[in-house]
Amino acid sequence: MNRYPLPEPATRAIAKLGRDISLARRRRRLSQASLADRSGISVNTVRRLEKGEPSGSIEHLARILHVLGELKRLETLLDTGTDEIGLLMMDEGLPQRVRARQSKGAL
Amino acid sequence: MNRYPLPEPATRAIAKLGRDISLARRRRRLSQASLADRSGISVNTVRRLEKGEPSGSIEHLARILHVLGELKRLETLLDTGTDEIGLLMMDEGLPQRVRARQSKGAL
DNA sequence: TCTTAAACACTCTTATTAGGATGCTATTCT
DNA sequence: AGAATAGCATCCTAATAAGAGTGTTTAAGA
Repeated sequence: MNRYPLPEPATRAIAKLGRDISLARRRRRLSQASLADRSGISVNTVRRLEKGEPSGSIEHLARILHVLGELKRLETLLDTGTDEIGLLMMDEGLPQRVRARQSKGAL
Repeated sequence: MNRYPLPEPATRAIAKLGRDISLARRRRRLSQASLADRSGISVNTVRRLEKGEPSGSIEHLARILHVLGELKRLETLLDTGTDEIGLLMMDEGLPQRVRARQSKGAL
């Protein structure tokens, strides 16, 4: 299905995220079962996420973060952030569609 | 499958993330097809992510962020961050397993 | 203005994942 | 020290998502 294997840095990033979820959970004194239950997902899924398996869905991640009270972090994951106005202005000129440079092999 | 419907704030967070991915892509003058190709996933998947469908996988998100050069943001998503030392110390005492309070209905 | 193709909306099929066991290990807490 | 149970590993199956294809709309750019 996937043309490329998952790049190593991506693998590491996901693994780190998993460890941090585990940490955050334990800091709050929640068991995996409890977190799963509150998030409305199965224990297996929580475990796989904490273990760093890349297959988990964004929905499940969001559910967990919601329970942990850290949903904002997901929401602002790619938020270019602070300089709202400047960015808004900058983005007004952004194309809705991006055309390839008309050179032959443009990707 | 899911006991609870996806909480509204989670839905919004995912939608916001999708919009931000779209923005980041267009800022880099990449088409959906191009981003998909470079990420090793299908255009449909990119589209569904940008659209804010919660079903996408973390792996695909990571692949995209990798291509966009924003993987660090995923890696530090739940990173409690700056105060490394203090946190390390705090975490040394953390239990590996969390026992329920022995009152009957503990979740 | 007019052409090209980017983005969108579907549908269908196959591949993949989530969930539900079960058994095992080892950590907590009494 | 010993009992209770959290967390881990693995297997199986039903549920779900990813990919591929097709047609349509509409913005970009010549």
